[in-house]
Order: sequence, then structure tokens, then C-alpha cells
Amino acid sequence: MAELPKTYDPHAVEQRLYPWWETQGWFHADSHDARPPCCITIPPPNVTGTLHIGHALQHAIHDVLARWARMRGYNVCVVPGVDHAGIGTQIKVSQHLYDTTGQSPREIGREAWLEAAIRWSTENGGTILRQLRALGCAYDWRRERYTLDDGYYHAVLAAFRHFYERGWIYRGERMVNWCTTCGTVISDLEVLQEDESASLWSIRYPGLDGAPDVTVSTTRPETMLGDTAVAVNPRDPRWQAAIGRTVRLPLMDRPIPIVADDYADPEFGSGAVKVTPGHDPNDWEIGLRHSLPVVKVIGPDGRITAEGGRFAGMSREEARKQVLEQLEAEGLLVGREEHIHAIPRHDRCETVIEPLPMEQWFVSMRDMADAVLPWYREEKIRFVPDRFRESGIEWLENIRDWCISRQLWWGHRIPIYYGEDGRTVCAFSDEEARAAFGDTPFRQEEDVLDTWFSSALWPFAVLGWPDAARFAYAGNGSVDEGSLAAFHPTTWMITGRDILYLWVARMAMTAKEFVGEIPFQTVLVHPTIQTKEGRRMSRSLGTGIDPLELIRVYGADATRLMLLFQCSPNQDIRFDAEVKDNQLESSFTGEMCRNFCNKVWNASRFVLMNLGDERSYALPAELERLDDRWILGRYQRAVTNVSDALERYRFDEAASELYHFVWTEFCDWYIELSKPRLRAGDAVVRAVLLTVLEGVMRLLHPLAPFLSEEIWQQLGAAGEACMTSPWPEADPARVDDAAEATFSRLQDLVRAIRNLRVEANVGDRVQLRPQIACGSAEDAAFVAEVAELAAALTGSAAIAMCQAAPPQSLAAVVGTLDVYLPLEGLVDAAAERERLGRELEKARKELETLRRKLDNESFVTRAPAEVVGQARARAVEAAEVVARLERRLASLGDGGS
RNA sequence: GGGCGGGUAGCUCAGUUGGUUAGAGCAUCCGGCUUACAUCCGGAAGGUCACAGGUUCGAAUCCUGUUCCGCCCA
Repeated sequence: MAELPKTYDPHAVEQRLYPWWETQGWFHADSHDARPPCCITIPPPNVTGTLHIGHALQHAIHDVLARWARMRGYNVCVVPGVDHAGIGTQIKVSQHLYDTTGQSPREIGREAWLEAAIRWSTENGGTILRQLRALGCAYDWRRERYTLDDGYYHAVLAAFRHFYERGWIYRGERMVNWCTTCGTVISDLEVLQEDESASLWSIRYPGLDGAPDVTVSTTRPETMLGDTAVAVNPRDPRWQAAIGRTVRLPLMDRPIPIVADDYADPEFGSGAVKVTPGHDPNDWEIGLRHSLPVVKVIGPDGRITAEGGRFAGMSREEARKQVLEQLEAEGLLVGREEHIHAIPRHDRCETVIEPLPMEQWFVSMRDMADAVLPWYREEKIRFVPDRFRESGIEWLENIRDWCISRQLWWGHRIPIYYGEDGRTVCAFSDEEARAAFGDTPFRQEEDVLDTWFSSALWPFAVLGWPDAARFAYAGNGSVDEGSLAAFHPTTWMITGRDILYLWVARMAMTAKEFVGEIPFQTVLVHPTIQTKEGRRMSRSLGTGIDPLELIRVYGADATRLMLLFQCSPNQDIRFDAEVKDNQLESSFTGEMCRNFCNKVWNASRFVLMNLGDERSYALPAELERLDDRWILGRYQRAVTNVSDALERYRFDEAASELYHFVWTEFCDWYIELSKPRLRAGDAVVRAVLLTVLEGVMRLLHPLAPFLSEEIWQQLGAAGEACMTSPWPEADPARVDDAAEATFSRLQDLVRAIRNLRVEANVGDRVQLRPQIACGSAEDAAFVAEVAELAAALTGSAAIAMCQAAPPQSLAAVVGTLDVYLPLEGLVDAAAERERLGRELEKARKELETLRRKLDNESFVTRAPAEVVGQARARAVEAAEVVARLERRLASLGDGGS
């Protein structure tokens, strides 16, 4: 057998095993497989950039669940893919082109620009896939999808046509969020509302024809150029007489009416608000209610329009300055105060959003939302944690129509054609449009669809909807026609909470409409990763980390473990890594997990070295030795605990259970106890070591696939691979409560002796001979059973029983046992008295607490008998410990013996 | 303004339906290169469970209020 290196080298193992798994065909799922299906369609990462550590967590979870399901006998299908991410990519690509060529997209032209975008997305897409592979993700790469590939494009067009024919898609003028930098509409969900401090200006609008002057307050004084009314609350007594009269709009010298509308808040300022239907969503609504004219004074370029009179052509910022100056000059600017309020900004470029009424394409959502509400309400879709189901219901109940047109080049071009004859036709191609229009000229809509329109179809589209023939496998071009039927509904949707509405709810709605089924049984919402300081992880802020960097430093398994260890039910993870300019400096958890991998490696190395060529799993049905019964029992518990943790999606618990079992139980206690037995040629201990180690590798596999596979391959177990072997099942017959109780006493005894050894301050090499005084036959039997084990674990020559305290010794009380460590000539009586005094104080304190509890009548009568009984037993024990410590101290009282 | 999550050791976090002495890793201190592992081994120290009330025999855990942090919606 080849000698294993002393330190685990993850990189060599990773580079060897991943291609091996893949060529064995284990990543691929066929729809004809007889095993029950288990499918995940991954949230396709954006080709805008590459993966960061948050994605790494998401995919660590994906792969844990997928590998775990495979080991439990499922036909596991994980469909990978990437998303074209319309606006994000468009911004990045345009920025990149501007940096390199100095040209704007318009100067470059649509064709050339698209070529550059394709290069960009191909490059990032490639990096993303490399990152996922490096992490060990066992995905079905033959099924890889891209939201702009041909099959997917067709699905998007088909969905559009379906909605169009159903009458749910319409074009109309609505208030939308316009980004003046990006030159496109964005959705409500892409608008960040953040509190910022700004000025609240008060402006006086002079009354006309005897109407009172009205003072209005605004944070955007430049929009007053487009005011078409002033609103007051109909129940506001101050303004009753003014309703229906007019004021003069300063600077524009236009009369505008005073209207009564509930939107005006009597508590706020003067109680009157200016109404700008062209530039404020609320005012737009007021305008509709009162049939007010809409005056757009700010254009799509962010500059004042011709409607803005003498301010025309100015930027929004310049106009604000000028408007304020001129109002001031006219004596109409009556106040200014600091004011903190939410300012809407585009989440991609941080430009202040300009609300504008515009002609856009919309999807009517009410019917679709109503159709899926029962899935949410009746828990047909399970959310983990459940609270996200509740907030989903709220969003669906208040749903608004979805603006799906974007003024971009990067995306699915809207399949709408306008004829010169005034007709509007939905067609998938120019040919199809020509068939509809004949000889009359026509042109296709320039806009593309919102990216989320295409991602909304993801789970069923990647499986072949609506036309499986268009979804050929990568590489060989063949098609698995039955995929949709076999793998939909999918099992899990694993995602972050930021896209639960944007994406998850929309997938539910489209799935209902197109395939009539729930698209996923469980939506698992994982935590968001923040920096150590609690800031957002972002590579553009320099606070992000490339997972490849973590993998390089710690290895793929340790990277997965460190993420999973921190994956608690909390909604945020403060990632403990120190990061500087996207470079990893250090991470305690990373080191901990790398050390753990190394520990597993060395424990395996130890076992393998001692097994030689033997691979015998034969265990006697009845194990005689305490340590064997103990470790096999603990192993069963580990199996149960890890399985249970995974079932509850508690990845942190699964990881720490394994960590604890391997390190603290298997290594620190069982392996240590195995050493003398191995030297003596005990065959049972070899079989136990091998059995437990093999089981642990399988338990570990979903979390740390490389390490576990590497070791498992050397253990001679039945089967081809750890990856394809069955998930361990606990054998209740091997759980041994009695052995655990006895072993736990042994551990207490060992710790006490070790502690005495440290107190004695003798070197580790000195072989000591502790003695134990037992008060009962039962204690004597216990000591007889464990003496040899305890001696082995404490570096003692032997452990003997005694009747009385040996002279010149340190003492400890362990439950009902008195433990002595004879140390001829080495006992410092004063130090020993002090130490025992501390022990006594502790014991007395506990006894007192218990006595107080038991003296309390209501505790004894009202607490469950079991709890009271426990307290009584503990009190008896504590009293005895106190008594014996007192005796011992008394015997040292004369200066020590 | 409404909703949600959180405040536990120096740091990052666990803590099941209320019930022994509130746990882990890292950091700290002491002692060790013991032939699997110094990415290690043994030992120790460290907490008014944000604050204030309440329910209870008993509260980190349940209820109310306060406060601070984060997220979502308006």
C-alpha cells in the first residue's frame, strides 16, 4: 500500500476525481431511469460577472442536497445554466467598450455591440461553469442551458405569444421607473429606496381671484414646472373654502386648480401638496382621479423639455438650482428644512429614478396571481423558512401589472410587428410577419423583454417546454424527450430571499399557466452572505471573494464546509474572512475546516496504516469491549443526527455533528484506545475502525465529496464509488445506552486524572500510578472494567483500587469516586489545599442551589416528578462530593501528609 | 409609516416542546514535537443571555414595553 502523505493535498485529489466522476456518467440523469426522480434547476447565475462567495454557498447547498439524494436512491438531475441578465450585462459591456474604445453603444452600432456582448457573456459563462466545477458540483452538464440559446429563445417567444393571445399583454401609457443613465425602464423591484438627507423646500403659490395663497412643500422643486394642480384634504377645515378655486403657478404663470384629494395629508406642512402627474407616481394617480392634464417637463434624457419654458435644456440638477434662485428672487421661496426621505435609485447604476408616464408593454397579473395564491395559502409550495410564504402571499395579493419592455439591445426582442396599415401582430420571425402583413411595410418592435420574463420560465423551459426537440444535449445533440414529464415538478428551488418576488413568485405563476403544475415542491431560502463588518458582499466594492481563491487556499471541501458551517437559520451570515481588494487575507472558519479535512485525512491514514492489506468488515454480533460498543453506538447516533439535520436543512448542524463525531469521539477517544490493541494484534478493533471510518466517509460525502471519495476508494467497501454508494442507515441494535453511560464516567475519570497530572506539574513522560477508592461494589466493578482504558488514556503505568488515601497524593472527587495521585515528595500541600478549596466552593454552591430548589414547596409539588427526582438525586450526590472534599481538606489541615 | 429577522464568551455563531453547571470554533493563558495529524495533543480561564416589566415552582427560551442593528414593503 502506498504511503499516504502527512498532510491532505486537496488540489491533486480534486483534479483527479471530478473528471473521473463525470466520465463515469454519474452527473447525468436520464428520464427513463427507474429510480424516483429528484430534480433541481439551479438559479442561473448572471453572465454579467462571475460567481462570488454567496453563489458558492448556494451551490454548496445544491450539491449537498443532490449528492445526498443520489445516495438515498434518487435519480438526481441538476440542471445548470446561466442567465443573460439584460440590463446588468448591457451596462457592463457598454462600460467596457467605452473604456477600451471610447465609443458609446450608439456609435458602435447594434450589430457590433451585440457581438461584443456575446464575447463577454461567453467568457463569464465559462468562468462561472469552471467555478461550479471547482466547487465539486455534480451537475448534469449535458443539460446546460442559457437563457439566450435557441431552444430557450423559442420558449420565451412561445410564452409571450400565449400571453398575447390570452389578452394579458397590452401596450399603454403608465407611470414607469425611468433610468436616465441607462435609457430604459426598470421594474419596481430594481429600484432601491434608501433614506437620504435632503432639503424640503416650501414654495408659495399666489391665490387667484381672491383665493388664498397656498404654501406647498417639495423635495424636487424643479418638478413644479409641471404642476397641474394643488391638492388639499377634503376633511381639512383650513382649506374648505379654497377647494375648486385656482392659484397661479409661479415661473410658468399658469393658473392651476385646488382639488380635494385624500392623498393630501393634513398633518404634513400646510396640508396642501403640489400635484405633478408627469413626474410622481402618487400625483399620477391624483391626476387620473381629477382628470388633470399631464405635463412632462423632464425628458428621458433627464433634461428639461420644451414644456419647461425658459428652463428647457437644463439638466435636472441645474434646473433645480435655477428654479430655486428665481423663486427666491420673486419672494415665493418661503422655507427650507433638512429632511430625510427615501430617494429612488437604480440598483445597477445608482442614478436617481425619474418617474415618467410612458408607452410600454405590460402583462396583466391579477388572474395569474390569483391562480397561484392557493398554492401559497395551502402550503402546496413549502417555504423554508415558512415566513417567506407569508410575505409571498402579501406580494401576490397586492400585485401590480408587470412592465416587460426594456429599451435595451441585450435580450429577447419583443415578437411584435407594427404594420404601416396600423395593425400590430405577434410573430416569431420576419417571415411570419410578412405572412401576416403581405406587401404592406412593417417593422419589429425595437425593445427587448425584461430579463425576468425569460427566467420566469426556467424550471420547465430547461426541461423542454414547449418543444423538447429544441433542447438538445450539449455535445451529442440528442434529446431526452421525457425530461419535462419525468423531472417536473422539481424537488427544490434553492435561492436567496432577494429574488423571491422578482423570480420565484413569477415562476410559480408561469408554471401554473403553462404546465399546470407547481414548479418546485420546496423553496429553500438560504442566508445572505455579508462581509465581516456586516456590509454587502460585492466585488465592485472590493469586499467580495472569488470562490476559486478560497478553493486555492483551503481546498474545495474545506470551502464547502466553511460555508455550510456558517449556514444557520439566521437570515444573514457574516462571513468571517478578512478581505482586502477582493483578496482573501485569512478566515478562522476556513482554517478550522481545512484542519478538519486534515484531521479526517490523518485518522484515515492511521487506520489504513494499521490495516495493511486487510479489509475485513466482519464484526461479532455481540461486542465484548466497552470502547467498541461505545463507538459503534455513537456512530449510529451520528448517522441519525446527520440525516436528521439534513432533513431539516440544517447544514450547520450536519457539519458540526460530523466534526464533533470524527474529532472528539472517534479520534480523541476511540483511536487513542485502539493503539495498544492494534499493537497486540486485536482483529476486532481493526474491523471496528474500518467500519466506522467507511460509514463516516459516506456521511461526509455530500458535504466534502472529494476527501470522502478519495479515502473511501481505499477502504475496500462494496460498490464503485462513495458518490454512488447508499446513504448510511442507523442500526438501532447497535445503540448502547449502558455503554455510553459507562464510557461517559470513564471520560470524567480520565479528565480528572489528567487534571491532577497537570496540577502535579510532572512531565508527560512520567508514568504515574493513580489509585481509586470506591465506596460501593458497583463502583468497584466500574473501576475494574475501565482501569486499563483509563490507564492507557492518562499515560499511567496502572490504576489500582485503594481503601484509604495514599500518603503524599493529590486528590479529586469524581462523582462517587475518590481519585488519588500519589506523588512522593512532589506534593505542594498549600497549593493542593487551595485547589481543593476551589473545588469545594463550587460543589457547595451547587448543593446550595439544589437545596434551595428542593426546600421550595411549590417546586416539589408542581414540577414533574421526574424533574424533582433528578434534583433529589443530584443533591444527594453533591452532598457526598462536598463531604468527601471536606474530609480530604481536613486530612491536609495539619500541613498535609 | 407597516411587516420581518436579529442582539448569547474578546470575535463568528449554536442553543430542539420552558427543566441539571448556557455550548462550539477561533483568539487568550499554562504544559507538551507521545511512532495518524504541530493544519497536532493535554489542561485552564472567559458569559448580569441588549434593557425593563410580566407569566411560571422554574425563563436565553413564552408575553408586553423600550432600545440598537439589518432586511422587505409603502
